[in-house]
Amino acid sequence: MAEPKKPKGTLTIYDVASRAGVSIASVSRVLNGLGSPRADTRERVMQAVRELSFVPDGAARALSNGLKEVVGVVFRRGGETLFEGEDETFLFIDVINRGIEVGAQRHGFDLLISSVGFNDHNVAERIAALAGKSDGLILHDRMLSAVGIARLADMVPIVTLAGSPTSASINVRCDNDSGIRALVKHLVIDHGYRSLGYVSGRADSPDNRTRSRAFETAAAAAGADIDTGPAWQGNYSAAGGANVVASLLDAGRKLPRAILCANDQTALGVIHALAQRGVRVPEEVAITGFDDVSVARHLHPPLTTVRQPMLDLGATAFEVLYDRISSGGGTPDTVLPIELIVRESCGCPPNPASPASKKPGAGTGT
Amino acid sequence: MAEPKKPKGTLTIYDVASRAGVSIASVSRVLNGLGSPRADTRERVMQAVRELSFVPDGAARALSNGLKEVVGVVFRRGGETLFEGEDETFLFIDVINRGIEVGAQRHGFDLLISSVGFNDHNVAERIAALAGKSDGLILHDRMLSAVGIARLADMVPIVTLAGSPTSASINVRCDNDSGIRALVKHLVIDHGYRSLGYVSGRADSPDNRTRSRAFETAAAAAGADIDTGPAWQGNYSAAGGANVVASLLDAGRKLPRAILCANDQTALGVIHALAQRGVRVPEEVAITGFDDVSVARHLHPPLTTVRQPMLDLGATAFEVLYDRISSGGGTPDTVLPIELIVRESCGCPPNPASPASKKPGAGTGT
DNA sequence: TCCCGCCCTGTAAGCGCTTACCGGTAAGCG
DNA sequence: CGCTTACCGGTAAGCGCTTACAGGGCGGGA
Repeated sequence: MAEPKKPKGTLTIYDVASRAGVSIASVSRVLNGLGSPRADTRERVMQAVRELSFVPDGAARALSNGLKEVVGVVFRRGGETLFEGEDETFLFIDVINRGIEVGAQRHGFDLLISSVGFNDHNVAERIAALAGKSDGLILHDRMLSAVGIARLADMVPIVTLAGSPTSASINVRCDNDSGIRALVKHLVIDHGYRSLGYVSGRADSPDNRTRSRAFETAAAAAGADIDTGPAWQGNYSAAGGANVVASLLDAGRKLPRAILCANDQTALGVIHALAQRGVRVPEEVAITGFDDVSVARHLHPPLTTVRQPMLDLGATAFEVLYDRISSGGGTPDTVLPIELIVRESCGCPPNPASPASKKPGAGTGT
Repeated sequence: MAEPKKPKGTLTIYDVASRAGVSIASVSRVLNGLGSPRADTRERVMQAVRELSFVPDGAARALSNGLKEVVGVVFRRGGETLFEGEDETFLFIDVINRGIEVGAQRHGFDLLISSVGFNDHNVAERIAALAGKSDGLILHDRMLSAVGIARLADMVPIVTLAGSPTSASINVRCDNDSGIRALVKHLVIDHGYRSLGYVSGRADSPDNRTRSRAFETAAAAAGADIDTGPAWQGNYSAAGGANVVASLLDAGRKLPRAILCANDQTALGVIHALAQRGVRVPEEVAITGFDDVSVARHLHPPLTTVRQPMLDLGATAFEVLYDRISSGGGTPDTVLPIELIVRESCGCPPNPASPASKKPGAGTGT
């Protein structure tokens, strides 16, 4: 049945209707499974849809029922040096995004993503444009100031990740606090280390601030000595971690018995720098990370760290946003539990369960 | 699925108009910079927009201009084992997406992304839904069969990556052919190796087929012996590459003097497996990769490979799609040049220019 | 056999925005 | 000083889809 194709412009519901010999209302009903069309009618419509390869226009649909089924996701790119070192950060964000996507798909939503460079100037504009195209926005860590968020929030529902809730926006984060506490407890109580240090992340990151504060509190509570100061300022990158160690050592400072790092990436740099200086981990200095990124278990020694449920984090962010979008509800502040992952960099013995689990993969140090 | 419908106090252009004391047409003109509104009028409108935090609704706009300013991007996730080894593939795709985004931003477009799992069943449906929400689609490698693409193509403009153009869809790819040729030439002519092998990628990947074929042709042309067969089948992963080497060696086969790998990830696995068996690279067997992924330069020895302009690939894909969307034009088949990156795994001496460029980062072997 | 209802389908009114078209006003010119 | 020319700004007609509402066909009860 060679039908004349309609190479002409946009295919609409009218074309389908006339081909099926029904009204557009019927086509719409069949497509959305509403009402109870006669079997015959449904069949004719489906047939026409198939023959024409018709797909209803999302914009018209969105306009008509006030729902775009799209959420915007905004995050920061690791500068322009895509190939240098920040890969893990990149991955970290991607896993979260993946989680968002999973949640979104459950409700037929799609993700409109937009990454922002460190020196993009028109960020607010770009985000506003995104807002216009979506039903809600999810902002990763450190995207916007509180006022920026507030302004955005009265255009569209907002969920921030690893930030803090405002009167108008919702926040979802991992329980940094108890993560750090678990780490400190393990180091001080289980291992008996009396002196600790904390290599921090970017100063402007809420996550980092929380971890840093938790560290001080927990260490004090456990009665351990802590070493702090500007020398301990890292920036979430391996290079940052390595720097801290290098300058500490160069300044002739004695290292504490255990060092907590703001994230795994930092720990990686710290371990590397320590190895270069001939300091043995964990015999002389124990190291821990945060995140449980994929390479963490392949480090030498395998990294003791805290696992953040990143997929969950994303999925939850979407779920919460969805609640807000559909019902105006949505818990303003959701905290996800973390899990302490004990491996060897803290001084614990190798886990016999996964002995030579090294595999030929990226990041497998020798 | 699309149940919720609680548009609270949707702010419209009418609100802005009445607040500014002008008509909606004027508001629209000011917002889009059309016509020549009196300075006074413009100011009043802008003021109202600011006061109300107004953002025009993307759907309505799209419906009205017939342009959504959104392109869909579809790619395959590396299975559910997000944390195991496939990281690089992931990154590879992300860099391309980043390139697409760069191109898109130049034209005010945003990216609607959708990843597909290996065992998702309703792929076609999902992609169709995406199509309805976008002006065009960019499909990564191995997403859809030719017929699938054809069907999609009469819903919306399609650009495939690393595939091949069809009558209805456009394709953008890198010049695999000359990449492989350059590699073979370097190995055979410059180094004088007489026997070559090729560890292939996934059998269903167009990119892989092209590379594989190019390998055979080039090797034959150069007069080198080649070792082939099912034993050489890899799958783009490090584990796949390691497997090939392991089974080759276990079968007592003699390895060729040089082995080309379908991608860097594979090369990584091959080098690792070789090291485990005590085979020295490049002294006994030379190895090359393809892609020039970030870790390639940090391998031991640094990997000789072919650089694909991934950012460019993405940006070009968008540009071509954009042409098609806006003018109906668009080159059906664009081929981007590649670049031979000579490092040490082929047997060349260390490059004095970047001697100890090793940095403390993921993938830095010892 | 007639009438009442029920089901299914069609008609039409928007959703928020762009833009062609037209009318009103002010500036230009004779 | 009156008429023309330009220019702004407003009115209204859609863009493609959903859906409230109305109408028509048919079966069942009286």
